[in-house]
Amino acid sequence: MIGMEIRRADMIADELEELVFAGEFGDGDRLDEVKLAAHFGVSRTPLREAFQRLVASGLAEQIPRRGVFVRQPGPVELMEMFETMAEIEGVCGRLAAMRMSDTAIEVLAAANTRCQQAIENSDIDAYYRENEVFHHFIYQQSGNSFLEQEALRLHRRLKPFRRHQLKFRGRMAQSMSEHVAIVAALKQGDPDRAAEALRGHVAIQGEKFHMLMSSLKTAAQ
Amino acid sequence: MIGMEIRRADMIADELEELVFAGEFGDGDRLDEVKLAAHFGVSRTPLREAFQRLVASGLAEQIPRRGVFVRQPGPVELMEMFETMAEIEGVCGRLAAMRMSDTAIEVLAAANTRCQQAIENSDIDAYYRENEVFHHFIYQQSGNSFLEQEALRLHRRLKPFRRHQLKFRGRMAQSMSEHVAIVAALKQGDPDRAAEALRGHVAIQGEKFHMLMSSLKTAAQ
DNA sequence: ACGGATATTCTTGTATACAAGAATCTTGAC
DNA sequence: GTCAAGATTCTTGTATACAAGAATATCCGT
Repeated sequence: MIGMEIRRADMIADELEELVFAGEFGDGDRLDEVKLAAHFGVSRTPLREAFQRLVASGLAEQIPRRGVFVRQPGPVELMEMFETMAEIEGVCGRLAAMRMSDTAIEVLAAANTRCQQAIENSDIDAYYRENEVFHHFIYQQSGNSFLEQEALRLHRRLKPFRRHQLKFRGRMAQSMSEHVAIVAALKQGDPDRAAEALRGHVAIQGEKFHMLMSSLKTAAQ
Repeated sequence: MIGMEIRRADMIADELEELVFAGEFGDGDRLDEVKLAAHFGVSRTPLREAFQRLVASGLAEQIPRRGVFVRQPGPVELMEMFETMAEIEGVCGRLAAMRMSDTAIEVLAAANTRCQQAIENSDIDAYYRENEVFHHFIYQQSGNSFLEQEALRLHRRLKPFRRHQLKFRGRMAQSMSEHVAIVAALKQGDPDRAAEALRGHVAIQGEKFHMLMSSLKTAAQ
């Protein structure tokens, strides 16, 4: 690797992203340049460069001459993001079904087995880790690294919420059976079934909740 | 609208984006801070903030202590982007098929008619304009504004290449018949057919070329 | 003349200084 | 006591100054 991130601006951007993800800032909170500069022990300059990164990735909004304000997704946007993630995973699955090699399928099955073992050991952290490996591997096997990057970006963005949500419902077992169906569809090279399985796996609550929200939103306009 | 973009950094970022899109910079070209500062008549500070935006949107790459270098997509990445666009449009179509109202279908059909008229008048610019309206409207009718934004982002990114490519092949007529099929599928509320039609419409060359490239790439590793 | 160590210059990254718009506070009229 | 106009303070946006790593040129030994 070249130039291993000596820039303080980048480190600060990473840290700010983490803080926003972790919910340390509420929606609409202003990111105070001087306070944060003091907090990080730097001048305003690198902070302002870091802000641009947050703004560009949609984590904050910049209003000229006013400042930058964090933007936490509300329930509607969150659901839209989950639906988009589900659709993108479905796409990855569709493409992967057409492109995965037999050995790649083996690798995926192995990741799934480790996932299963984590559940049997009640090792939640391991489950999350292996589940992530499973999904990232499917993105990669779409054979489209641009799509892969987009999927990773959204996956990362949703990470905090996914964790929160899965913990609530004890649906790890169901999740595993869905994984099995996904692997089977990929093994058979059935694009539509793989897409459907992945979409359903990620969508979770699915259409009803969305349509409810969506109708509320349009009614409110 | 609030604070109508007084920031020079933002104007510069926009202008730099345009320049990169227009191909004024080649792949790997370094964005010289002092030269560009002189060119825009500002100091390095706003330029550096603008750079962050380019880097965040993937138009440039920053190497610490070296500078920022523009990244033009090569043929492989370009094809990956087109494939991703095709898949995302397919997703938009799938969702729109389930969610569009009858009046929305009318609006879409009207846009399509204007598209057709533009062709009959051999008005290329009007065709591009109306074609864009047509596609943007489908994104919107996905009922998922997060997805809509993502689609718009990618559509915008591909704009220069699409224009270039469509001009070459005189396939406007074929494109129109595809539009008709898309509208028909949406009218019938058939998600799979709508998705398929849109995917095919955008994909253009499709799988063979991709697989060729993809195999070349993996072989080269 | 060639190669490598050193010196010089150039460029980036950060800090500070300054300008101007926004927000807040003060004051005065009613 | 309330409201508005003006004054004051605060914050952002930009310019400049300075520090340090990278690139380039110079010089020396062989």
